Amino acid sequence: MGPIRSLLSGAGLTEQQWRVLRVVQESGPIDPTQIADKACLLLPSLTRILQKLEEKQLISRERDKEDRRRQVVQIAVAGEKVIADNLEASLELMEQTRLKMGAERYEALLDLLNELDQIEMPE
Amino acid sequence: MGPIRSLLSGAGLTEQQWRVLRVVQESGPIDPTQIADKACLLLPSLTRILQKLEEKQLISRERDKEDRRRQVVQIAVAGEKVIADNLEASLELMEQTRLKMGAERYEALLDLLNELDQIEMPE
DNA sequence: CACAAATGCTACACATGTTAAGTAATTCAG
DNA sequence: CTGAATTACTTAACATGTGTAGCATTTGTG
Repeated sequence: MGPIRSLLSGAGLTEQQWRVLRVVQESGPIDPTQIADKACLLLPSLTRILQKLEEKQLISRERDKEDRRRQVVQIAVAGEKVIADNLEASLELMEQTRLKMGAERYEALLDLLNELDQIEMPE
Repeated sequence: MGPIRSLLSGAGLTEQQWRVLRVVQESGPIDPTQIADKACLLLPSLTRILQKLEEKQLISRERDKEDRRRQVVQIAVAGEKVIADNLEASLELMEQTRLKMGAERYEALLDLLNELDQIEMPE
């Protein structure tokens, strides 16, 4: 992730802010609990990240009208722009890593990491 | 590392404090720069960790007499005891993970992670 | 020897993981 | 319907990673 962090720091974003922003953009209106699940974050961390993203006006939040404990998070115009400006370069960096390692070994690494994750956390 | 964190939290230590303590114990008198290298930590992080370990009296520090910019870090008696009390259980947990994954896949994972590390950081 | 550059650490600021509490809103049992 | 769980988040506290500065000590060079 090092190179990607460098890329994003130019946009004033951190790695996790970027991940959350992408999740929100890809999924459309979504609540924090689901974001945390998709981005593999705990709610306390997500709370702070959403606050930062809202300050930067990259996302908008409002209460759910059906269940006022919930929020609905949406990407804002500025957020769409940030993604448009960085997504391509970000994917390119990942692809480069994949090629440098060799596609097969890259996939094997991902598989083994998933397996490790399963083992450590049976539930 | 989850299970190991649980084990160590019982001893009032964090994962990195434990790693640093083990490096100091294994290497004998050593300076912070070498510790950071062996434990894969940056010096600012290590500075704080050494401060905590010194507060807990698990290590001792003194200036190097030849080069007063340097320090010499040594494990203290209480530190030896902490290691004696936890090393076996810690190694056991790692071995269990290795067996659960299968020794071959476990080694393969370590190899691939090293390879990834080499690629991302040519220097 | 004097001074600039390098070295070894430390101090700070900011972001996050993690655990434990706390709050508001909803659900459910009696 | 009312009080006890539960749910969805937020806050707080502590430890660490990371980048940037700063300080003291050494080294290298003229």
